[in-house]
Amino acid sequence: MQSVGSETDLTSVESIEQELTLLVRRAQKVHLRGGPTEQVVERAAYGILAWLHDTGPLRSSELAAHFHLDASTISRQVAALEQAGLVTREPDADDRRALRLRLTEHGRGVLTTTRAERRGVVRELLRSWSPEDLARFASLLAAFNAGLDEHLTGDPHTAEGGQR
Amino acid sequence: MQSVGSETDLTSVESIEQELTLLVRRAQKVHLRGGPTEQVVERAAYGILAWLHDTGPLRSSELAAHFHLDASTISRQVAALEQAGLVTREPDADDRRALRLRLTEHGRGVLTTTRAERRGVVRELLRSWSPEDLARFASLLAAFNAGLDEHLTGDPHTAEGGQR
DNA sequence: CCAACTGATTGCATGTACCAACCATAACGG
DNA sequence: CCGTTATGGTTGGTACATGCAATCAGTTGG
Repeated sequence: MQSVGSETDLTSVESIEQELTLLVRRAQKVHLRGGPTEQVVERAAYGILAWLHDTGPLRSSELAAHFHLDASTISRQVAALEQAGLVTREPDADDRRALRLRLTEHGRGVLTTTRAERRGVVRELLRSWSPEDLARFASLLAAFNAGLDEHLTGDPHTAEGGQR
Repeated sequence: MQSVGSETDLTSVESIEQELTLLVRRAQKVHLRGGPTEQVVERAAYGILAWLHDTGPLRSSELAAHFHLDASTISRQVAALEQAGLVTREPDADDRRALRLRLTEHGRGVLTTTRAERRGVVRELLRSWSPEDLARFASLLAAFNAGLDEHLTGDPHTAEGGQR
């Protein structure tokens, strides 16, 4: 706890690591189910729905790449989504092995509702923040995510934390 | 997508909600297993180890409250930790139903190693950030966590995001 | 001493995720 | 044209994380 400080702004890094650990653990509770329709959108499904909505029809493999998840995980979640009538799996003309996933009208509606609820909670949580802090937090978060994405994409574990 | 903007800095809030969703999903991959000793500390266990280390002997119930998790979840994780020889469960003198959880020497060592690895990854991820951004991110993250904690503690779902 | 409460564990169900095995279609190279 | 290998997806099996309900043990207050 004394000889570790060496490279960067250690104190902030330590703090960030700590807060992130807690955040990831606790944020999962802000699950947001129900809605007017009592539709339940699983936490995982929400992300898929949102990404599909924001970027148009995609293949499973593209979703897997985006979330850095195994194809099988996506496959099951998409199956559930289709089961619930939120997305359709239409065969891809270019490649008959592939499927294009597309939001249904219903899916779009459910996403809109769920998203509004989640944003509501976030807005409520950040009620007292200044616009500058909000903007800063948004952009730092985005930057962090971008770095994380890169980290997960590029190297499996080349990072070399340090000690060894 | 047009009539939603009303209360606060909607754009930042939207962005934060989005990034948070992605972060929570992806951050779990930065799992960090193995170490020199090839000790594997589960994601969930790490948080317990760290909190125990930083705040001294605690009861299960106190851990549960800190993480906002069910007592049963903590119970199982602690059992695993004890199994692995990382913590001890000693009877509490004041109340013979309760147990005081304490890190073992081994537990302390494993925590130190694992924590160093995780901090290493975070440091690596934030390598190019300015000290100011690091400090800002740390404090915004802490503030967000505090708000989240409050949200989870106080009301189950009194928040009232808005639409309904 | 009994009732109500509280700390913790256990049984059961669900969600999320990985890996390995598999099936179908594609893309190549004879 | 076929094999062979590669790619898109699904399914089986497994592990971990978590919650709720039931249970047990010890505490507290009539």
